[in-house]
Amino acid sequence: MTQAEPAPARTRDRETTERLILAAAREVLAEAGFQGLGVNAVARRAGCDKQLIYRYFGGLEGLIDAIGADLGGWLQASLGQAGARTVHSHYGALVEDWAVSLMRALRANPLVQKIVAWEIADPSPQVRRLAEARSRGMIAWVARARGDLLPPEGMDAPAANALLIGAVQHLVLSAAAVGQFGGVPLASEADWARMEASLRALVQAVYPPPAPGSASGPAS
Amino acid sequence: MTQAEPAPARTRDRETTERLILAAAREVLAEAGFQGLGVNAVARRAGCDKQLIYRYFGGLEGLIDAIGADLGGWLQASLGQAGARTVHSHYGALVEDWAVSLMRALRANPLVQKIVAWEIADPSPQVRRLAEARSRGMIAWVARARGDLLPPEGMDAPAANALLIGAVQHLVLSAAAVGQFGGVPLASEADWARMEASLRALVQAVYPPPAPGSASGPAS
DNA sequence: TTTGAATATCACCATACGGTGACATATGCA
DNA sequence: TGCATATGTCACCGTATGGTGATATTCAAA
Repeated sequence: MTQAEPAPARTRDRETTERLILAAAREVLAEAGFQGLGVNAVARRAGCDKQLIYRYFGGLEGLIDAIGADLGGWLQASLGQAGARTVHSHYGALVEDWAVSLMRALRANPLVQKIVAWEIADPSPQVRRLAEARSRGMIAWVARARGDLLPPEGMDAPAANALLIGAVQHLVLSAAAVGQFGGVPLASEADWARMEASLRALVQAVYPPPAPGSASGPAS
Repeated sequence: MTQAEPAPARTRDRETTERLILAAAREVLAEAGFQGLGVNAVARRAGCDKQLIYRYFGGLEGLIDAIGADLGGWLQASLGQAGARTVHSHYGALVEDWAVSLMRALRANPLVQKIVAWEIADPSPQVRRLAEARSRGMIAWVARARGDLLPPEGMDAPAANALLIGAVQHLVLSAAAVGQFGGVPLASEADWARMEASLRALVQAVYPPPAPGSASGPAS
């Protein structure tokens, strides 16, 4: 075995290598969390030299930015099907479907879980950029999905929605970390069904269906 | 200047030194987050040798445990005044005051913010212990503050409360990290007043006051 | 074919970390 | 007073990290 050849001399294709590094970074982030996200770890995982990370991405910062660039796409993809599919009778119904969809999507995506956790745990400048990108994407999606549905009069919908989103995110994050929250188990599918029911009830209580003949319907 | 004296020879008082180290650990955690919480950093801040951390606390693990030991006390102190002070007419009123109190208390305590963030961001065994201690303290407090008030029939109160607590925690954490959440600014006192109002409305919607003559009052 | 740039790898540096053994010094007891 | 022990300090090790300069290899154009 003449494996003493100094190096197999990789694919020699910059684009491919860049994609490899990006994929490795996502994997490291999803598995080891941002604690373990470093130049060395990513390079090890990608099977290439860390020097390439500096050359192609300008170090960790650029790499993180590159990860963030894909995030908007994920939001559109995983939430898009929830809002636009069905027509909702009133604003509350939209929020309800939307909150549940967000919970499911977030639950299914460990990478985004880690990023959301990162945002609130380590407010470094780079993370701030990630957070802003995600926030903008979310707001845009909401505006688009809302269509011509209007929230009930005299109601602070942005604030209420912020509370709802926060609840969903925190529960999913806590579940991923410790498998429960506030004494409520969050592991089995049944546990989550319970939470979904409670979430739906919560949204319905906040945004009660308009009385028949009321003016809260779709704005023509 | 004969500052060549090898060492000022510290106070030579173990108890004091231990308290010094603990205080330093809390400060480091509150300021630098758990990323910067290490033996070296704490020793530097405490102005003593890191060896003492190993001798007196058994390393970082023991130090973290020691920090956690105080947490129960904080919960009692900062939440106790909210529940026991006034008598609530029904379960929802209790939850309402309680949620607002939790929001204020958490907002005023960066250390606990960091710990909560830690719990969901880095599920290491040590952090798990912290989380469990906090969770137990919270549950105990709730049970004690509830007294003889019962949640409405046919309602999954634990799940609903988990959602409410999650919302509060996530909002405060996000505010501390990036000063906003979901496009809603969370910096000025007015911003928080707005969120408190929305939170109160949310709780009231979930736990509506019982109709007069109903059976949901205090259980005699 | 020769030459030059792009690609990939290696070796190395300074730094910081967690951890440990050996040493100095004050305190308190006999 | 003398001595054991608790307390505090220092020096050092192995390892990992972020970061950089120099070197090999491939490819493509001249």
